[in-house]
Amino acid sequence: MNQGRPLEFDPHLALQKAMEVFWRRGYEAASLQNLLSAMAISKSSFYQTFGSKHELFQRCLQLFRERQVRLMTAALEQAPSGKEFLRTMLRSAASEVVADEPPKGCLIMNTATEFSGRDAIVADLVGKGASQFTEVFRCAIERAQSVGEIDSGKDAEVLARYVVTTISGLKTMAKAGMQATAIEDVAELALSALS
Amino acid sequence: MNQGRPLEFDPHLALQKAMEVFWRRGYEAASLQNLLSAMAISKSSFYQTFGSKHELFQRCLQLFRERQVRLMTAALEQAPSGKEFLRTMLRSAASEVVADEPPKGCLIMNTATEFSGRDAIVADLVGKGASQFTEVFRCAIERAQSVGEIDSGKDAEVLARYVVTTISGLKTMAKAGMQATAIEDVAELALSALS
DNA sequence: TGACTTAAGGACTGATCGGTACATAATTAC
DNA sequence: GTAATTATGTACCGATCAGTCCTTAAGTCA
Repeated sequence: MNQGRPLEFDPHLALQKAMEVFWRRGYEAASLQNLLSAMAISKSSFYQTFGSKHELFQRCLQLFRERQVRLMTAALEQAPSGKEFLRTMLRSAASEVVADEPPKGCLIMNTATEFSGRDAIVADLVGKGASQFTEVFRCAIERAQSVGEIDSGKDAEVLARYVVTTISGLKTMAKAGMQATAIEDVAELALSALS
Repeated sequence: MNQGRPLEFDPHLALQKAMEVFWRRGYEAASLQNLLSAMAISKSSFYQTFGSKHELFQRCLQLFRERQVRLMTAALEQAPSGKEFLRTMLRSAASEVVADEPPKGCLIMNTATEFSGRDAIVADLVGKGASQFTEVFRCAIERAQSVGEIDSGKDAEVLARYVVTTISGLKTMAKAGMQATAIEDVAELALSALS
């Protein structure tokens, strides 16, 4: 068996770089030139390895979702309590405002906003992402319920959807120019609906 | 004084049509062709009247904001109570899901998501929109506070920002595929943080 | 060495992007 | 009528879009 000329780049690293471009610019505004520059590969390598801009985008959405779920799951495990984890997550939009400029938000929710119903494949990936995020928050809520931080009488699934909704809203508000302190106030108020 | 050849179209109607295109597709994905078709005018008329795609977009953002503030203010005036108005607004994302497909969301917040920091002029218009929406909700909350529907001890400004945030989040979730019933559950839960 | 396989370089594609130039049409003022 | 003014139609612009094709380079295997 022949192996041919070896790849001169790391496909996974290139994928990460592409994800960042989509994350920052969205799908439409991310030109192939933008992507190639960030990925530091040639056009031929790009099409050979990733097929098309749309296929690359799908892979970026999946990568983002996996990465995010992994990070959140790890954070939940290490958190002092379920509620503290939720507080940290709700405050994340505020951190984003003070950290890098401008805030990038969540790639999944950005994508939901950019092309809601215009692309069935993307809509499916977005829906999958949203439900997996909800799942992590449901775990956190159940953990908080088990120690009495949150009323066990409340439906954990509804609470989880509420958390996803609020975080998504806060990230949008961060992009709309809301100050970090205001975001923290709203996050704290949102938390009060959980207990 | 000479008046020259009269316009063969209604500039305000054309602007409304353009706004709908931007609302549905976003800025980048709205091509000049899309806009011209919807506005039912020629390219020459377009550039003569509106200057450029970007200027048109700015006018659409302003039109949307004015329209939205007008509609919300009227709805608040006619609402049985401040809190009932807030409930209706929070449920609007659910109505959007069952009504037209796919949901369009809020043009201002869609724009915040699409190009947060990449355009200073647009960022300014987005911020102006967000604060005017907040203002309307603050009025509703103060009205609710004055009749005891909402604890007067709470900061109306923070509550108003919370409402804007939650509605924005719900509209995003609607685009991400959340069911109408789930949206209503979350909206009701969100309301509980106000009392 | 040379056959084979795969990757990268670079020229090229048709389509579309937003925008312009200019001729023509429709109106008012005189 | 004619001049002046403004709107529309149409051809055109360079730039860029995503994507293809074909050559060349860099490896393995015999």
